[in-house]
Amino acid sequence: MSDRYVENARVFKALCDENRLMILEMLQSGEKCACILLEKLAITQPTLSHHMKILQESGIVTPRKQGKWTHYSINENGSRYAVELLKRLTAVQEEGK
Amino acid sequence: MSDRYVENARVFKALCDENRLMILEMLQSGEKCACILLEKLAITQPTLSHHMKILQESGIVTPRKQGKWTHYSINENGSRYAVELLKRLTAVQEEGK
DNA sequence: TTAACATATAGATATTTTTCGATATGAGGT
DNA sequence: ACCTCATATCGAAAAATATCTATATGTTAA
Repeated sequence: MSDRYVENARVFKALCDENRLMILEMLQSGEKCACILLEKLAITQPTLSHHMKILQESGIVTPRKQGKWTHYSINENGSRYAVELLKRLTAVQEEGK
Repeated sequence: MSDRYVENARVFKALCDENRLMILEMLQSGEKCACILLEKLAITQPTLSHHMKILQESGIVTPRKQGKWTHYSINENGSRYAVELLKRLTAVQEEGK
């Protein structure tokens, strides 16, 4: 299995969990502290930490540490990359010339 | 867990497996028979059948039955929907007005 | 330095997903 | 009707992922 497929799948794996979609939705209104996200989700703190790591590794979310807190936000470059990747993967090639 | 998240996750789940990404790539050059896809992947026929079902259920791929064969192609509406969904999920809301 | 708090990591378990072999279904051809 | 071939479904096993509890790490404040 080529690394390229693994790399590309990583982006979509970040998006294929319901809790992570909820997190993304919360971040649409702007940067949020982990503690705020935790309040609104029916998961424990270590589970949130796990999800945030996956979102970061996909490039779609960026953390900002400030003292004890970590604030997360949607990374616009990472998001753009994901959209372009999806467009590219689903683009049907032109016939003929 | 709201159904909306389950529905949205379904689209990305279709894209988060390396074999399915390879299949999608093969379909970019046009409709392909299952038998052709099977030749190029290191999986068995039942496994391919499973992956094709997931791709169909996501709306990204459409089957066309012709006699004994099933030909698969990228569904442009389904793909457009997936791209728009991803854009929407990662869109950061405007501040202020 | 100690206490309190926010987040991360470790290790175990539960759940989901992928995969396979066996078999069913359905479409032609003889 | 029977046989062959392409695909789908079933049921079990393997692999990957999500989740938890317990604990570690790192930060701030007393």
